[in-house]
Amino acid sequence: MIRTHQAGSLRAADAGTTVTLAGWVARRRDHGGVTFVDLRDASGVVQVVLRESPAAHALRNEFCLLVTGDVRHRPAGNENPELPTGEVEVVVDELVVLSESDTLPLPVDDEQTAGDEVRLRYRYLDLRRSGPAQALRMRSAANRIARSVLHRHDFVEVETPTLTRSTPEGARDFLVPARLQPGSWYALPQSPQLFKQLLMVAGLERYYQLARCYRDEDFRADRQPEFTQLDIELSFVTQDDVIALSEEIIAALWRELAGHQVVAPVPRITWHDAMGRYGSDKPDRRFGLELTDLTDYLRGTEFRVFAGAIDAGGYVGTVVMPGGASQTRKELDGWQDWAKARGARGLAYVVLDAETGQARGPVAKNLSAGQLAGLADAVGAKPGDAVFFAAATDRREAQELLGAARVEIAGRVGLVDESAWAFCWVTDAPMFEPDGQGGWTAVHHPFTAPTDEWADRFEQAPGDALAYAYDLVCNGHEIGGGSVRIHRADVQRRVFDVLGISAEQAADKFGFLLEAFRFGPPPHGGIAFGWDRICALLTGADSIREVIAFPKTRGGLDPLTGAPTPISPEQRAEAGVDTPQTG
RNA sequence: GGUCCUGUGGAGCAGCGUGGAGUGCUCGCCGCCCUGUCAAGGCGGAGGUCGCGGGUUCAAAUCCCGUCAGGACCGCCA
Repeated sequence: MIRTHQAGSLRAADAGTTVTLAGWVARRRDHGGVTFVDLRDASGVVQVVLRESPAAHALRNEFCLLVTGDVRHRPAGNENPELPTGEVEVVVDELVVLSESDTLPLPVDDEQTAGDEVRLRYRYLDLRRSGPAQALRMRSAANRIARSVLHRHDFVEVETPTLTRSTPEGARDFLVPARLQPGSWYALPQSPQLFKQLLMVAGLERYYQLARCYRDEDFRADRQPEFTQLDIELSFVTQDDVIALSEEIIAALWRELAGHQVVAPVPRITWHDAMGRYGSDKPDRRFGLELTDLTDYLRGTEFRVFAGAIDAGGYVGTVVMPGGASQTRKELDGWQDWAKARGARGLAYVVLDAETGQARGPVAKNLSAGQLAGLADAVGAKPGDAVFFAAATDRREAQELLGAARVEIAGRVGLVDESAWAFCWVTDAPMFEPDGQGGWTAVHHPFTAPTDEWADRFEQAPGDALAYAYDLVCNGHEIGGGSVRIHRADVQRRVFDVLGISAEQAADKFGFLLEAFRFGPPPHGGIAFGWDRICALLTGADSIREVIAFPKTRGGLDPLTGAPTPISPEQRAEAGVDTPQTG
């Protein structure tokens, strides 16, 4: 090393020693005869003092320096309690400018921040700031903690291919042309799902991987085209074994990185309860505000919007907005626009007068006196509250609208405790959901095992059948999901039948997995954690971009490298992109 | 694919509603001064295709249309 110490490590006890430091000019304060430079390296910042030094005046922000000098106590009264190194300073004897810096395109400054595009374009400068740098270090620590838990349990870390064939996740694949097989293409894996199941057949028993996954879909704040899962699979286990291991990992992460004790066991709620109480399969349980099912209460109503839904076997429910009666007409109308932006027809409401508790609003006059009289008690509302209604033939559609309203209300009313960590498992998810064309599609993936109660009869009522599938939810974010897998050929065959997948199609798409399952496959199950989101939660970041070293923009571009780029005609020909499909 | 927000010297913003000279703020940059600062300070200075294209108008950063880029949400994504 060309230095002897780390800048941020110097303390009063180091006074009197001669040190050599290397780092960047974070800030300079030039007083003419004396110049102070805050020298920053990865460990932090220390003040260095240059006296009567012509070279000092030429220093600029982010010059890279090598300095040698004596550590000494700062003069009495000049200590800086804001800095860990604030008791000392380094009086420079020798200054070497290792490299200079152009005028910076963005401020390398913890106090100021730039726009996303500039930050990503110059990500290497953005990462010199303590916040972004800290996020990457936190992620590294998270990786280490998870690995240490898993290795304690004898897990084997295995790398699986990234050039592979399409996996059954259902998203669009990223494709890579195969030069040696013109006209054929690799797919980048959407997850290592099939490989980890093959590793169970291989007898590894306990596998994990911090796996890069690729899905060619539109972005969100919590979505990137390439993202990372902590992928885990175990043989000879039940759902409870996977959950217990997961809780051990999560508890270790939150204990070490957030100073938070995750109370085990983490509460479990069934998928149907989650939908009924929270209108979401990833409920934010930092606040209450549960939904009320009013389908039976309102049965026989004359109000056609509700009666239509109820008579068709649908659902009418409510969510209460505490204090919502004080909203202006404009604000209440705003909820209609909010609902319409979500694809709903609207969001009916009743406000309860703050003084009298009397129900008012457009819907109120459509309900009977008796229904209005008991409404507040039925939904748990008080005078001064607003009650929002959603009605639909499709129960889930109405529940999801109310669930979204619930989250929106909590935000507006200030019910969310930002310092809370509310974990829960959502279990017993449905195996299938309608595919919109009269058939069924797998809610999880087609290898998810039915629960014991449904194992013999899931095809009799596919819409009601439940699976050994479980999602781990934290503060309304799904941070992990997994399932027990099917290991019996006959069960797998019956699932494919429900999904309308013929033997030929199955053989074509994942025949290699089915073939493997002919050779004594062990019962197995696993889970995959959304590693980017978990790291974002642990660092308090709003977007997973903050915990990815070189993220892409919403348009899938990397402003730093300029990727993706056009290819030359030569590359095009060589890659065989235009070779027609043969065979 | 849809809805919405944003785009103004190197960075972050204001200006736009109600059109009237590229107007303003903070930081940075350049020069000079300055020996105890720590977001140092003082004086002076440079730096602009108001994202791009078109339209309306005597006149457009400002109004209209289109387009590009960034972001949030819906669809989509197990």
